[in-house]
Amino acid sequence: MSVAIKHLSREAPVLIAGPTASGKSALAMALAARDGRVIVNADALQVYACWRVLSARPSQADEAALPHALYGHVDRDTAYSVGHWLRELRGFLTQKIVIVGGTGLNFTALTKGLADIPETPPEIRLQADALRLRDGIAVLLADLDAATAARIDPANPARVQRAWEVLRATGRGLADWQDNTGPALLPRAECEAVVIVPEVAWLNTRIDARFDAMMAQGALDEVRAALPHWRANQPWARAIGARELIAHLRGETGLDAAVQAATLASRHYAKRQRTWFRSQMQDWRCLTLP
RNA sequence: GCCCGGAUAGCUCAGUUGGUAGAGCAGCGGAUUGAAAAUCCGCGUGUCGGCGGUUCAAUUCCGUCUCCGGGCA
Repeated sequence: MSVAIKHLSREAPVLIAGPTASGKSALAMALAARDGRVIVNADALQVYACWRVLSARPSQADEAALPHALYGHVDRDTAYSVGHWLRELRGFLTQKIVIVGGTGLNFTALTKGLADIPETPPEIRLQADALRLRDGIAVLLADLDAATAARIDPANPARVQRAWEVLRATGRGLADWQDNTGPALLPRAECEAVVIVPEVAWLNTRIDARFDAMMAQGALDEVRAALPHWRANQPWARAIGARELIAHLRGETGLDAAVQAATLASRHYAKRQRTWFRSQMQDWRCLTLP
């Protein structure tokens, strides 16, 4: 791993992507220590204050040792998305930074651009939820402009609903917004970008070991603290392991079954990450592990 | 030792009134422009436990052996 950072610029921003449990944070720490960089989070779940253990956020000791940003700074009930992340990130681009995380969408938005769509009001979301639950996504799909309808996956409720919300909130189709996407905040050419590509069996072993470590560090207590606020469809509640451990705390499953379900979900997630990285980050440097 | 039930995909099983088989899960591949740790799409050749018999044809019927359950001794 230390060999890998030798070839990286000491000045330019560095991006580190990799699947869950691949050792991204350690690599970022090494680089930050070498160059005096701020470590900036690019992970969608590590922003939530309620999940330090469960989201594998850097420990308090790590955060004390080196400057970290955009970790654990979002409250459970605060709306947060790629757009918020990009706007927050902008403020750090004048410093020496290493941006690290597993959320492919964040990196793509950063290096390839993101349409400048205004936030959709919560009531539009509620309206869409109600409509979708009552009449199904076909009704939302039927409302869309032709260009957007032709572009999105009609079988994907999340995508259809998003498109519907954008049209409803802005009066413009999602396709139109996307066609007018501005320049990227940090194009690939202006940074060093590394994607960690671990051997699958090796990663699976690490995923299992890491969840055991999380349990030893009090993951169950963290989830227990979230139990009174639990709403399964909230973004913070999608942390892998949360749903599974909640089910155990409610007496619906045994602990072993919950742990197995959580590690399986992590492997599924890692697979999706691999697919994203393969297709969207072809011009990144690959770091093959072990 | 005897009796009964099982043996089919990595796992759990369905099925074939005889014409070489299919679900769920796992796994693999893909999509991805503000919920992304989300959401969605696609992919099933496997000595149908071994060996013999009957048959034009056996994974299916018959015999036998092996293994795994359960029961009786």
